[in-house]
Amino acid sequence: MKRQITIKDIALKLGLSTSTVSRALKDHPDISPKTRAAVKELAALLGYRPNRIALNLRNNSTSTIGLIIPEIEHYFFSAIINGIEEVAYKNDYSVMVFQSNESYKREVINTQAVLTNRVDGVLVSFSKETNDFSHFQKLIDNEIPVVFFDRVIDELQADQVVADDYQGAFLAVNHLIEKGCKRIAHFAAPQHLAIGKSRLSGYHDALLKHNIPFDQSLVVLADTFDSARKSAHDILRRADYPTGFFAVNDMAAIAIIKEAKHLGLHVPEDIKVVGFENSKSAAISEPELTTVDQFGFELGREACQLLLKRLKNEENETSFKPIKKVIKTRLVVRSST
Amino acid sequence: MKRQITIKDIALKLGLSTSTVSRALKDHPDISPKTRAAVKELAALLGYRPNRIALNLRNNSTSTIGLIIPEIEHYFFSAIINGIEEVAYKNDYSVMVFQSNESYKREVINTQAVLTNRVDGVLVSFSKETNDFSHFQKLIDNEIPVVFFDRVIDELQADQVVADDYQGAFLAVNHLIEKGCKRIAHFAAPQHLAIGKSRLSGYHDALLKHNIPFDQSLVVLADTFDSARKSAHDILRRADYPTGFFAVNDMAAIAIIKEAKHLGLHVPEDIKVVGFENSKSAAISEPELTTVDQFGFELGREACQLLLKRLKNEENETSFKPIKKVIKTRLVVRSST
DNA sequence: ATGAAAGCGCTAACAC
DNA sequence: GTGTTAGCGCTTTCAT
Repeated sequence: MKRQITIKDIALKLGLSTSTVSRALKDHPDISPKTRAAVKELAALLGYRPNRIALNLRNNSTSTIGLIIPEIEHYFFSAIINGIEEVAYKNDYSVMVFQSNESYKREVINTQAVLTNRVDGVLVSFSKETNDFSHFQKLIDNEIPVVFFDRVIDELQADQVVADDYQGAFLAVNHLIEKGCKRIAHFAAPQHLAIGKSRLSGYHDALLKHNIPFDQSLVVLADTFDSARKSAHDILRRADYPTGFFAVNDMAAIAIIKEAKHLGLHVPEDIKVVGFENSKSAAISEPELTTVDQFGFELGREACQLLLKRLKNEENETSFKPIKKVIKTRLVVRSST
Repeated sequence: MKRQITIKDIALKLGLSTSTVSRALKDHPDISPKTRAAVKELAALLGYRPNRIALNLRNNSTSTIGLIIPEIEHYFFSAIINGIEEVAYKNDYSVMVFQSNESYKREVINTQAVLTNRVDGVLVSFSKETNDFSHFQKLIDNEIPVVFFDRVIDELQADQVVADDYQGAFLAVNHLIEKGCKRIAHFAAPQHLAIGKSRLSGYHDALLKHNIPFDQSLVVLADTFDSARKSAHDILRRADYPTGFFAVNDMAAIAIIKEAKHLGLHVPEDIKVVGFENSKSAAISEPELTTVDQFGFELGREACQLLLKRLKNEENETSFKPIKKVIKTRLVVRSST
């Protein structure tokens, strides 16, 4: 990089001290209008831009937030990033992205990286593999504001932003029942994730409400396209295969539809399927997928706003009370049900 | 953030000078094994971590690269980010993400933001709106290494990494012809983008090779789902509608398929469609989409590697020769053709 | 209204 | 083998 113009350069050329230049640049009242104008003019002429790094060092703050996320290459997460970046941008914060790639080991390294980079705060959605949360606790112990989103855990004393998974699942299953399904399968996420638990619980309660017995054999762990396709294959070849399917995400739902068609079944005539996410793929699938909109963009915005609020109040923080923000979900009915 | 342990704390507790501590920490040969051990032990005990900001200021470098990208929420770009982050991570660089949201104005602000953040280098894929490239020229004038990827322009003296758009388009259209299509439409990207030009040109030359006359009325500007769906509607209602379609990206291709089905046409019997990207949606669409794989992940890796190479050679840079790297594409044949 | 000096955390040239 | 000092760019007390 070319040598950048500093405050010193301006001071030298104008025969002033650096402090005067510094003050002039930020409209300090003490500075005479004349010098102020001169300084500003020369600064503009030379293309001066304050050295953020020097400021960072002085202020012990970087105006940067760290984002630790499983994988970008997933519509829901990229929508979230979008929301985060939007809010960060408006508040003159920059975002550093660290992917865990669903690996616990990498996630631990990511938490070190955000510490090293001295970000002001961190947004986290942890990996599926993560069972031990001490690396996050270390962030919290360092008094770095952390907001967890989507993948959260109550054990940590930290803010959370989540979709209303329970409500979404309830809506989805209720819809399947109203469409006439008597036997409904659930393709679930791992149960150590809150989303796994909440969605299962919504499924469970919707059945209950309609006096449909809960059948454990209809709950399978399958939250990826491949695993869902395999499970769908198995379950659809049972003599008494279920006619309703509620999948924990859109990719799993689409896999079910694909496999059903592959086996000569028709959707929604023979089986009905609901997903969760409202990804672009949901609108593309054939038939188009009924799904629960998680509002990833809003979720990202809320998470970032919450974090920025914490950053602003950091000084006068007395007793910390974690905030849990729940984003309502919405059922998007399409032709798969 | 809690007050972090500094080198000074360690020096004080050990009755040493900060320089000794600094040297001990980085295994300087001058330091006696005893003090070295003592320093390291205490550092570990106190959880010392070097303050990157101070280092940044000293070295005038941040080990951070800036990424300016149209929108994350697009499979191709998120795949690219994935590749970029992978390489950056391995080389101890962090990535700051700035989205232009396809807005020229925002992109200009993004270039200022990367300057302000004193990133070591920048990776850019510019917005569709961008016609004036002086904001990028400013980066180059500041001697900040810039690598353009995917959306590139030859006028700027900078490295480029692109997919082999011409080859991909040629393969796609050649394939349609071999499958028996005589009249082939092209849904194109704006012609001020290199990808727009190259893909049109590959389309053109493939026709030529098979002695099919180029018909301007079969080339329409439509590179989004909505615009493509609209254009498909119009073109498919002509009496002499084309039987082959080559779209500049998968979403446009999928829109064509959707609209064809909507109009009662069958794919691939009545019309055949090829996309460009090999997104997840391509595998989901019904019928599954034949498309050109752009290898976004590899493209991102290559772009980042090229940038890092520039960063490493920065000192002994004499005459700058832009490098243009072309990533081969591959036709993925599925059931839409 | 302006300048001198100290300090943010770290390193390295220069003592001794 | 270890300490002293200066400096990266900026701000901010404390002089004057």
